[in-house]
Amino acid sequence: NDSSVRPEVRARVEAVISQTGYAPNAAARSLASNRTGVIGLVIPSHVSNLFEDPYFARLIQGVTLGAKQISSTLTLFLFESEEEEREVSPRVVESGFLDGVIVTATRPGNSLMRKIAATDLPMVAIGRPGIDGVPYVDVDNRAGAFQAATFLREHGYERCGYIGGPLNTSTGEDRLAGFIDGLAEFNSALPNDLRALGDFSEPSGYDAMSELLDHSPDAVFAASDGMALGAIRRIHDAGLSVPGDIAVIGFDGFTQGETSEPPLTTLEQPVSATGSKAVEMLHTILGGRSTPVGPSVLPVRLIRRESA
Amino acid sequence: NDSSVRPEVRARVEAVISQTGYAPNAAARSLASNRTGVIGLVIPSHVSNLFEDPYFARLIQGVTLGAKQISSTLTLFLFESEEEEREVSPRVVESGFLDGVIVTATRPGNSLMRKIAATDLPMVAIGRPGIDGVPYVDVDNRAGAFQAATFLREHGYERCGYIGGPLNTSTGEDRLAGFIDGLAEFNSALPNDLRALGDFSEPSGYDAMSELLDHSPDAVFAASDGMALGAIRRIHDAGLSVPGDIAVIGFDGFTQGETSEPPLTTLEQPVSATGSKAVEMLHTILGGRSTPVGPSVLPVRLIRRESA
DNA sequence: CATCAAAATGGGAGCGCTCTCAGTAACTGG
DNA sequence: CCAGTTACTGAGAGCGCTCCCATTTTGATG
Repeated sequence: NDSSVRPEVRARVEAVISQTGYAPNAAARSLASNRTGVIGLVIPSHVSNLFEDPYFARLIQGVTLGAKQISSTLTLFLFESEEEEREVSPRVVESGFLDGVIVTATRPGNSLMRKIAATDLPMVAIGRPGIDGVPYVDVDNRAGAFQAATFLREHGYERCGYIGGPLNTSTGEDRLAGFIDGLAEFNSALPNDLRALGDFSEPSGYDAMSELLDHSPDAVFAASDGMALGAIRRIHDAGLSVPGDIAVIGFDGFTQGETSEPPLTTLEQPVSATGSKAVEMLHTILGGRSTPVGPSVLPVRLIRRESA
Repeated sequence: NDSSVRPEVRARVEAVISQTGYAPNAAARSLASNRTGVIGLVIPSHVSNLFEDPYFARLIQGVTLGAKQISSTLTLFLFESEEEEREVSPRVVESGFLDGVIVTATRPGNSLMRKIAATDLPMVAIGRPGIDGVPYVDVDNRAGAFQAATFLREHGYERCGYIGGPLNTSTGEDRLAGFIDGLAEFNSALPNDLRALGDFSEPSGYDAMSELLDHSPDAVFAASDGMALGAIRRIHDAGLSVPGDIAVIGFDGFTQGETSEPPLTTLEQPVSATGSKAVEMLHTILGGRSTPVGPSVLPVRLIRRESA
């Protein structure tokens, strides 16, 4: 260990280490030090069907990066059902196997998160947790959606539709709120019939667009790139063009949008940075220098391509 | 622990457990039992840029599923560079932190894998490892590619091109070999100018298709759905139609291919099952019932849609 | 009821570290 | 050259389990 020893002693020790291939035993070390160097990333069941979304890949990359910087390892908890959540969580949470945990993509007030928050396992949420005292990282969904609305109105689109995510997610809530606020700046509202909900996936965007199509929007803001792409497909299937007949803006900034037809105008969110930031916050908490850790909100950026 | 105790004693113990909320300490348990209940999933650096590919999401889901069944937890090692591989691996491998490890997407003979194989950490590879004695799970890339060739030839395509993955991957090798074999059945060969390489990603498929276009193929088999989609985009950009002018077959069976324009004919591989199977094999090895674990090759299925 | 085998139970001895503490060596200034 | 510091060093007590073994209890049998 890094206690103070004379250089020559240190050299001798290190020589033996490399000769014998000694590596400290992780279990013994944790037992004695009460630290495991392991952080958990929890992905709750209600999004497991969306796990193929590039969002999670990027998030994992970000978390991995962050974990590496604090020389921790990452363990993944991917739940397929609420039952699994109930089963696994106590076993893991109480076992002292984790130094801390990052919970993502939660519905505000989610029961799993609430349960973890009730223990003394350090936790950071990704997205507004809707529970007091739980530190979190989020992207500025509201400002992004606001920007989308502003962009559309400034470019003369009059009938702006909205394809949102589930309203019991903070992302769904905030993007809707921001979009409504943005329209309000231009003294316009979001009529109910220009508003449809999906689950962030491509097919759900396609379906949502079908609903909107009956009410002839001239622009649509989708709360995810996937849904935006689905909407575009639906618009094309209706024999209309993008952006000629209907403009489309997405939200995410994923690479698919670069090569789609037409390339997607979208709000780029720093997903990987979100993950790293969450680890960083967790690390601060673990450090325990009693500085209360507040929420951290990362900015979002409009990328203008051709779909709007 | 599950030693034999009288039912009444067990009941009394369990009552105390639930009253006090006792949960065994993972570190102490591992220290004493020499088992951690943790398995690692290693994703080497040379594919980290492809991590957004749905392949990895599905693989992780499969591994998670398998891990759950043997009540283990999954830790993820996602390397961004070979340097990281060198740095992290000894620390983790030797520390006894893992019961075993699954290494994926390897180049045959990959140094990281070779290093792990040299230790006594139980390991299972995903994809042919090219190292003797390392058990592995793979999908039948060869048979799949063979099928693609057969399908194309049987439907009258004469000039079949190939867009492959990197040749230093087992997947790249096997799909090429299978395709050549398939063509050979029809007494035709794969000319060099109808053969281009990508890295499995969409843009690389686009670029590869640019090369092939000069040599007027009437069909193309791409070794991934991503590259197939890229190829289709390139073909469209050239003002040609799919499958009218050029037929395209992919390999993967991902959902993007269902909603692409045109829907993609492809070879579906059981990715999630591959992951579960790998865990299962690892479990058998850990069980130590000296039954040598051989490789396991999972079947692939042609899904006929409209692109060919 | 005595005898024996089988089932149930309790009591340590580690597992391989970290952390504290006492003790010793080295260094400083007067 | 000596006291007063400060830097090093070694020893030992846990951390909270599992696993083995000795002992006690129970049940079956003659």
